[in-house]
Order: sequence, then C-alpha cells, then structure tokens
Amino acid sequence: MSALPALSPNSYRDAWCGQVLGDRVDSTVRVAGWVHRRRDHGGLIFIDLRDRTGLVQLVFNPDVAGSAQELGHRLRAEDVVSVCGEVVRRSPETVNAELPTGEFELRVAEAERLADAETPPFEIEGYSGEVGEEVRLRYRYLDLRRERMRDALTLRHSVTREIRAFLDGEGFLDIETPVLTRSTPEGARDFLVPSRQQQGSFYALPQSPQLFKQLLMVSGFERYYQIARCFRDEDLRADRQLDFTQLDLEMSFVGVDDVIELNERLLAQVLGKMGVELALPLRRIPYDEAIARYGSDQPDLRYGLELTDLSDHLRETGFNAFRGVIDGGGAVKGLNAGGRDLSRAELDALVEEAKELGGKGLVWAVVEGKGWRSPVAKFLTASELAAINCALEASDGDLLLLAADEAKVAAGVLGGLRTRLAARYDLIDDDVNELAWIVDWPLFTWNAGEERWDPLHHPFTSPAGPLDPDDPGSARALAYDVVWNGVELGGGSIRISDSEVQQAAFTALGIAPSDAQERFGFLLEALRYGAPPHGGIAYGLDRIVALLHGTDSIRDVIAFPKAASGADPLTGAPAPVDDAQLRELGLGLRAKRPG
RNA sequence: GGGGGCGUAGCUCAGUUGGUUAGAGCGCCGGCCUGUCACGCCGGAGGCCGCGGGUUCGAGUCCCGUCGCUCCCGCCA
Repeated sequence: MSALPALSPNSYRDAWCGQVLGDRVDSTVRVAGWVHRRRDHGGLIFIDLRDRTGLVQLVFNPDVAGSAQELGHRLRAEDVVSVCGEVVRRSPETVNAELPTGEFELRVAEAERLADAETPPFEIEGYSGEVGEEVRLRYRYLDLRRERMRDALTLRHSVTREIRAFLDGEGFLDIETPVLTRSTPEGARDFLVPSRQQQGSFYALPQSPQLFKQLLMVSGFERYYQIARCFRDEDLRADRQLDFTQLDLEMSFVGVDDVIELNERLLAQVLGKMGVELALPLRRIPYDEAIARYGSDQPDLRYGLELTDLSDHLRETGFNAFRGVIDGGGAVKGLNAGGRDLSRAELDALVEEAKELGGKGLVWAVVEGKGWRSPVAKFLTASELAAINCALEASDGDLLLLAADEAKVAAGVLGGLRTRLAARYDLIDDDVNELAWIVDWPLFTWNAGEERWDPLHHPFTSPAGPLDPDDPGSARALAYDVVWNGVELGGGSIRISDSEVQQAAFTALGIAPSDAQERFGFLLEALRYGAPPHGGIAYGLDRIVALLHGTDSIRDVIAFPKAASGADPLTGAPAPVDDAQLRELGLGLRAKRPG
C-alpha cells in the first residue's frame, strides 16, 4: 500500500519493527513497540515485538543480553519496550516464512520497559473466535492494535490521500463548511445544539454540506470538495452511523455527463490504486429499468435472477388474486430462482420473508414438466402456465416466485428476495466488481402517509425539463447515483440554479412561499445574484472503505464508532449533564434522567 | 415503533429429558525448560449462568417480565 516512511532516530528507536530486514544485518538497531507474544524457554526467550509496521522477533540470550535477560523474563503481553541489539540472519531451519521479517531477528543487548500493561480484556490477536463487538468498542484502543483494524485505518488514509491527489490535480479546492448551522427540517432528523447566547434557539449539525457548497458555486470557486463529517439522528445499521463521512464535491458550468465523466475518472484512479480495476465508461441504467429488472434502485449486477413482468400473460386470467391486481393497475412480477429443491417449510418461510419486505404475499411454484407444483396451480390454465414458464425461461425443477401488487411494490418484494437468495445460495462471485450509474430518476415521490410529494433526492435537484404543476409525478431529475455491487456509493445531481425554478420546486413540494423564504430564503436570494449552472455528488466514504476492506460494517473502518444503540461504549456518550449546564442554556428536562 | 438471534469464567463457546460439586479451549498466576514462533510440560486461581419474579422436592435448563448486545423492517431528502 504505502511504503514505510523513513524514521528519524531518537533515543527510543531508529528503525520500525518491519524494517528489520536484510540491509540491517550485522548492524545495531534500536526498536520500540509492544510485546505481542512471549515464548520463554527458561534460558532463551523469544519475544515478538509489534509496532505499526508489523512484528520482529527479539531473542534474549543469557550469553548476550546481560542484565536485560532478567527483564525479558518479566515482560508480559502488551508491555511497551525499547530494545537495542544486533540484527542477525536466522539459520535456515529457524526462518519463519509467515513473517515479512522472518529471516531475521534482533539479538537483544539492552532493553528498557517503558510501560507495563494490565492483562488486556481480550487477546490482541486471539485464535478462539471473533471477540464480541461490545467489548471491542469498550476497549477500542486495544481493538485498534489488531492488524485487521490497523489495515482498515491505513486503507482509509490511503483512499482519502488518493482522493485529495486526484481532485487537487483537477483544480478542486478543499473548503470547510460549518458544523454548527441551521436546521432545515427536511429528510432526516437533525441533531440540535442549544444556543447559549440566544436561549430557545438551536443550531443543527449538518446532514450534508449541500447548501454551503451551492453557495460556494455562487461565490465562483467553481470546483469545491470536502471530506466532511455529516450527522443524521436516525436509527443505526451496519452501514449507518449517527455521524459519518462524506466525500462531497461540487462543480460549476457542468451538466450530468460532465459530472459523471470526472467522477468515473476519480473512481477509476482511487479504486485502481486499491487494486480494483474499472472499465470506463461505466454502465448507465435508467431508474425505471433498475426497478423493473432488479426491483431495486441500487441493484447488485454480479448475478442474474432478474425480474420479469408477467402481467401481459395474465390479463384474462380467472385467478382473482392476479386478475384483481392487474385490473387495478398493478402488476404480476416473476423471478426464476433456479433449481432449489426446498421443503414446504422453507417455501412457507419465503412467503413470510416476502411479507417482511412489504408484500401482501408470495406465490411459489416448482416447475414439473409443463405444469407446476404450487398452491395456485389449479387456478391457472395450461396456456397461462406455459406462457409464464416461457417468459421466465423455466425448466424442470426450477423454483418460480411471483408477486402481485402495485408494480413498484411487487418489484421491491422480488428484488429483496433476489438479494437474499443470491447470498443464501452463494451466487455471488466475490472477485467480480460491478459499478453502474443509476440515472433518469423521478424528481418526486408520492408520500401516501403524509399525502404529499417528497423529493426523491433533495429539493435542490434540477428537473430535466419544465415542471408540470398538475403532474409532479411525471417530472424527471438530473440526478445520478453510483452503485457498486448493490451498495449505493454516492449520489448527486445538477442543482437548480434559478431562483424562480427553485421556488416552483418548493411549491410542488407543498412548501408555502413564506415557509420557503423563512427556511431557504438565503439560498433563493443567492441564486438571484448570478448563479452558474452547477452540480455535484456526495459519496459515503465509510462505505467505500468498507467495501475495499471487505467488510459489511462501516464500524470496522471507523476508529471510534457508535454501537447500534447510538451509544459509545468507550466514552459512555450520550451522558446526562448537570443542572448548571442546562440552566446556562435556558433548558429544563422533561424526560427523567437515566439511572 | 415492530420482528429475528444472542446473553454461562477475562475472551470464544459447550452444557442432553429439569437431577451429584457448572465444563472445554485460549488467556491469567506459579514452577520447569537454550531455537521457539498459536512454543512445550506440570500445577493453580477464576462463575450473581444478564437482572427480577414464578412453577417445582430441585432451575443454567421451563414460564412471565425486564435490561443489554446484534441483524433486519420502519426511518435514513
């Protein structure tokens, strides 16, 4: 990854442990680090010494070590030591091929214990299974001593370094934006910070630097980026934290193709340096096609199991469960899961999963010759069965899954099952990487619960054409997401750069002009002072690093993450504050204090 | 807010149909050991079986409640 930096000698050490190699043989070096493992033979003592760069074997020999020998006996795991001695080449039969430094060792002549360590609550590199995450987070500073975590944070550093190098080369300026800003109650729940000077008023932590980067475009910086901490007060997941990191960038005088082109080169360079080669240009899949074929707006393209719309074959069917949905404007969608040979209980479990995914149910069928073994086989005619089998390219023994619902819901159910089946039946080739842009997004989505149109992206996304106030659902957005192996890496859009259009978008979203003025007036105003056409993108940096590191959890690539409860087991945050602090802020508590 | 899984030694786990004194591996402590590298050998300490209640002659095991961790749904413009 990155070469070892030169170490300028000081009184503790003059070499990294990982530098005890051939060019040091017969010379005296001083190294420092942690006692990784000790093998005390009574006379000879071997100690693996660890620093950030790896391990080196120290040999305490009574004939050489002198007074240091006694210390060698007393050293325990994770003690911190500085030792000095001669680097020697090991005899052939004692070489350790597992260690980069395994052909060499350090004959200790002097040793000093700089700190002794309590017995750690878990072994730093244990061999009896993965330590529970709660304990790891409680003692994160010890967890981070593990090679896997060191590699993760080193990788993260390398990724951000490559990002900065690329963007610097393209003329982007790294500009910081405020962390204490204004609440704009759209989208996620804000984290609020009470103002002491204006009691009763609150700052909000940014969910993203969106508005500030648009203002920077108005200011004429033209190319901005920031590796920015963002905050969203929502429930956590393996891939979601309360505070997380975005690579945020914005460009002026660009259209969709310009942003995509530059970002493809960014991704190719950054991922390429990390060993993931991309073939450019990336595929572009329209949103509607992604939903229709994969039942997801972030499809995993490493395997098939595509969805097929069967509605046309069933318009005249006598099976009411299908006919009713189709007559009502919905669709029947199908997926061929291949030959799976599931028990009745397993099939019933699939139906339950479909319900979890938001479906009313699921029809399963096992192809037997020209017919089906299925609870609904008797309701369908031979020609309907034949047409479905043909449409799904079914052969004997294949498991077919059908969902009937509003088209998007049916696709979502089968899309959810598609990803679960792929994982369950190991259909994913881990050596393959599939990146694609999802384009041509709807601008708005109907929020049935609140009876209003919501932005699918955010309210500053430029429509692809004039807005029809009577049919917001038909509007398309100049928006794009980039998806890697079924994970949304980032998303962006061309922004609205015209104050009138922005006002119209707020109106379509049901935000009254006075409201819009109150909350976003500064943006509307700025757009009237000569705003260039502009657009950009934001990436989930944690997710990118997690994918490169080969982990499902972004906690594994964040130094000090929160647990799933939102608490930090290390610091105990969040924690109560005392009354004096509250008084100073003009606050009182309605909730009872914990404990 | 809802659903699934888990909670037994410092760590990772086993614990049968409810039945003696709750076990293993690793780690820890002590002893021996001059070529090990997940060193080896001998010995030892270490338990509120998450917590509370119930059933029972008897509960780690069954029931109820509760707390914590984790995964998923909702939510995440």
